[in-house]
Amino acid sequence: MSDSPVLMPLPLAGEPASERSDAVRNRAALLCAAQQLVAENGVDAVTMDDVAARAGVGKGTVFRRFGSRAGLMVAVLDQSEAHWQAQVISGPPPLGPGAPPWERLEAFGRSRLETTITHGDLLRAAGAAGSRSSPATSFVVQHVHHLLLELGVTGDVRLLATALMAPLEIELLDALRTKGIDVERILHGWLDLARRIVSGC
Amino acid sequence: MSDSPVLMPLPLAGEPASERSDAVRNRAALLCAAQQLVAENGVDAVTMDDVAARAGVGKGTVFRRFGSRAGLMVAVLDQSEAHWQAQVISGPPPLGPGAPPWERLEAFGRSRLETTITHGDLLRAAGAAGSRSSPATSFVVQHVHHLLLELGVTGDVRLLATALMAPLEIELLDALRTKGIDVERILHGWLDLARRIVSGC
DNA sequence: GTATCAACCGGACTTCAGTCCGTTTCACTC
DNA sequence: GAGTGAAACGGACTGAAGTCCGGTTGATAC
Repeated sequence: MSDSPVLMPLPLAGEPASERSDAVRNRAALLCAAQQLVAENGVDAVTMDDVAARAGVGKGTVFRRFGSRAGLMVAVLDQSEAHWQAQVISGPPPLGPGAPPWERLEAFGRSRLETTITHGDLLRAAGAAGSRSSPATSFVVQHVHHLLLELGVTGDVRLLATALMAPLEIELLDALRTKGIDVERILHGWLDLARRIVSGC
Repeated sequence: MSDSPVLMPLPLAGEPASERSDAVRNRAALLCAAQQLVAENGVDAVTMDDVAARAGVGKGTVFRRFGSRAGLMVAVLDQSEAHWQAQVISGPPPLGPGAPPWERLEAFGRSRLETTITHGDLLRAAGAAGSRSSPATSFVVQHVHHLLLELGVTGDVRLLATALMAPLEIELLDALRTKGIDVERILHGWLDLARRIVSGC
């Protein structure tokens, strides 16, 4: 059983804890149940009723907490990616800090590509919610934005960062791999794209 | 009522017409019904039962022909985009042939962006099937690939073409616009990206 | 301790996408 | 123009997402 601490949505010291204690308990139980069921049976086999039953709560509660199946999957995903994000923020170089920015960018692209493929099922189940409002995506764009600035890229750098990460979205990777293009080639293509963005002109 | 001719899947002269006549009739009727219902009530309000009823066929038939709701939406979309594709292939420059390749690429990006936003609901309903196996996407990548070659881009040009179009997918546009980034800025960002790819270095 | 009420809970209910299989129709042959 | 079989048809059925609302509980005030 996964007993890793559930990521709290920043209970800032003085604030009037926006969630009631039973709600917090249920959120954690649901997330844990969902993680287990995904691990046991695969994403596609997990139903909302299953999750509710395993967590010992009613189905309505699942939807109040996570809004939809996609929303629940986003939450599960965010937990799964916490470790990866930690590696980027404070792990060893070249993925973590310490290496020159270009090397970090290379490592980041490679690592992101692998992570995306690993979590493919979860990302597909998260759907638009996954690429849209997930903290995970904000983090990715934020980090690339930062590296591009360090590399001296000028212009609308935030948009360039977004555009650079777009080809690594799961839908596109699925499409390319279905056409027989392997991961190595995709990575080379991405590095080429990154080089062209950084070179500027 | 839309009475534009349904796009036939190439009934090549000598081949043993792979679809029975009733199947062909029903495909056309279903596509027409779907188009009407989408126009009348919006994509989200259209159910498969509605479409079947309007076309005067059973529900099973809808699924045999189009596989899923997403598949049906892809088919509707392909018809809606036929006119646009014709403009690109044989319309007036700079979108159509005749203008220098860079100008064509600029016009293509602008036009694609507008088309994607216009067909947003349909594209979202088409989901992964929309970005993956749709003839529409093949066409887009194919065309950009061609223009990049004319512009002297070297390397894995097909992958670069795919990467260049990735930031114009509806999910990403939705995310950016939700954050308050307007279409004009997105277009500028895209043009900058295109310039960097073409400049090479 | 008790009153109050907003937030939360549960699980029956509704709505649809997608499946299944007995029946019908088309196309082709003799 | 009757026979034949593969393909297509239809609509009842299934399973899961998402909604609703009467009942419950936790936090706060006094």
